[in-house]
Amino acid sequence: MNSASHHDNAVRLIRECGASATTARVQVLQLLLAANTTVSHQALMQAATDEAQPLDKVTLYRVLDWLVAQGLAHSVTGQDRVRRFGVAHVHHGHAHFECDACGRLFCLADRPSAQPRTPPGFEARHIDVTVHGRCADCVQTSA
Amino acid sequence: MNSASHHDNAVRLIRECGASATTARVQVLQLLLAANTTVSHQALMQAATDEAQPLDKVTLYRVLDWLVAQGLAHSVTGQDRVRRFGVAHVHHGHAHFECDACGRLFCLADRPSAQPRTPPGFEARHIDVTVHGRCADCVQTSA
DNA sequence: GCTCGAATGCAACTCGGTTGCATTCGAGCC
DNA sequence: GGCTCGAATGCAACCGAGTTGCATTCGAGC
Repeated sequence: MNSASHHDNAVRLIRECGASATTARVQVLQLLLAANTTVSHQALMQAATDEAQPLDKVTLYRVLDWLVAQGLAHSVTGQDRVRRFGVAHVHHGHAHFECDACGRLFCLADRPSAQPRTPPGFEARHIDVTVHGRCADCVQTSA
Repeated sequence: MNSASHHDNAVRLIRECGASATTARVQVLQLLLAANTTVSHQALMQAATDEAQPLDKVTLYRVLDWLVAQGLAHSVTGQDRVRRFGVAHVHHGHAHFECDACGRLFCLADRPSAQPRTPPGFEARHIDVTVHGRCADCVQTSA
């Protein structure tokens, strides 16, 4: 998918929420759509700057929060205490892979199996499966 | 188990690592042994202050890092970006329960089932299963 | 009791993230 | 096309978790 159709897609998705498609929202969602892994706040700032459309960090945080609230994006907090964001279209009930070397998060196709038993009185909402290890890039660079 | 035996236990565990059982290390490990869930850095500081043995926050961080390095403790980063610590004796390969309301982390007895497939080139080290929801305390207070 | 390396305490700092507030934008209206 | 008003944005100052550097203190072996 090319950049132009990411743009159109982004505008459409935002419009479908009944909100105005501001430049910042479109830009951020476009970047998320173009990424195939989850992206950190910092990386998004850098990407926006590289495109000669720098974003204020506060605006970025607010846009991301808004996207998450609309269900268009999801956020995951890695072991490095950094939140990473991705598009949400396939986010329900699948597993993640977190690279311990670079911190990136990938989505795995497999659905987790039955959830473990919880103690009495506990209310389970959803289950989160994360495989830790090293991603292909980091395995290769260290070899 | 009472407080005195937690103390002896802590001293013994530290000695077994071939390190000197300093007051700070014993105190922190004792607090971890006494806790039945994972404990945040802040909570440990508070607990130390309550015992009239206040700890410097840097010392606490260093002791915790040391305990983790020795394999006596483990740390988990919650969605609130706060690391929580617990004793490590039963930490291998089991699932966790994270309360979305109070942020506390509990250990579940069940072992996770088979791990999902990883993409080619990826190197899986271990799998981390976390059930999200609300703990018994939070379910009760909201009811 | 003495010595020396390890542990501790303090201060200053980094970094991800948030809050308050003034300014700008954009969509609906005339 | 211009006008209005609430929502979105940008800036600055702030917060809290965690880290670093360095001087001081502790504690275990002698």
